[in-house]
Amino acid sequence: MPELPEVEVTRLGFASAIAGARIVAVRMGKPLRWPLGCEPVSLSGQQVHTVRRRGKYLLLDVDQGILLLHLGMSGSLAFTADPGEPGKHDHFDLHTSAGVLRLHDPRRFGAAVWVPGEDSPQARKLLGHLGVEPLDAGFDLSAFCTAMRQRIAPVKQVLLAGEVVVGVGNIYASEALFQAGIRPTTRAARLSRPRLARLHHAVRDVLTRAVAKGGSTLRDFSNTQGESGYFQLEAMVYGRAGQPCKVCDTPIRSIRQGQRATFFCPQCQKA
DNA sequence: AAAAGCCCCTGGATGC
DNA sequence: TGCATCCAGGGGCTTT
Repeated sequence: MPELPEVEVTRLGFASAIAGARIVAVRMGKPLRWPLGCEPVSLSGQQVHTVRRRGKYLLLDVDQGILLLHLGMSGSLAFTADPGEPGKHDHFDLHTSAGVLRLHDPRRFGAAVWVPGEDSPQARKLLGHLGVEPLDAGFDLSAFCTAMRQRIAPVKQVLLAGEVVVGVGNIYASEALFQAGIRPTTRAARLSRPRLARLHHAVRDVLTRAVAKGGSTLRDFSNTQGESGYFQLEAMVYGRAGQPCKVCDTPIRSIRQGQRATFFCPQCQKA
């Protein structure tokens, strides 16, 4: 479910509330994607300082190291004073003096991993290859063009890979390419600078608007208060196969790229 | 170095 | 309230 906007909405929902709280206990459910990487009890007593985001990872700075959280495909976090008994898909609880942060993740592609520091091998394995943050000032057009020109793969898959720019998942890749008027199958290296400039702007614009709408809730995404996002209502192409393009009425097409669905308008995105 | 496939896992929708 | 099949917002790993 969660792409950059959903992860950022999640972060905003509990970052200030948990800052300064002390970890009281950790409860683990069924195994997630990776082991925690430390004894759960060793986290107890540590203070949570800040909650940052890198791509689709959340980074909780604690006294000793960093707790990385990832929502995978089906994860969501809730932060509440009294969460009640954990359900069958609640696989990680961080009990703190300010409330309980609970990871709900039916498919268990998500993760909670402790790493000793940002430069540790454990952290580098997960974060080291990530591209630039699209909402940061460091998302520079020239650097974006240089990186895209190195890639012969279809532009949609280059966006998804997260090595040039992070945070763009399956929904927002299709949406950004529609906004930029670029066919998802076009090889990244073949895009002219003006078209890359349109894409650069579209990525930032789509993600920013999605954060403002609380993200997209296609199935089960909810923020830390359990509320849905609304950006899916504004989707121009994602999930709209066969329906008329909102701009030109041409039926939206669906194709598969790297075992993921891609949506585009054959009229508005000619090349 | 980069690209393409595979796989992790559960549940909902659809078809028979 | 039976299957079997396909699909789903991610991404690391292995193989080309």
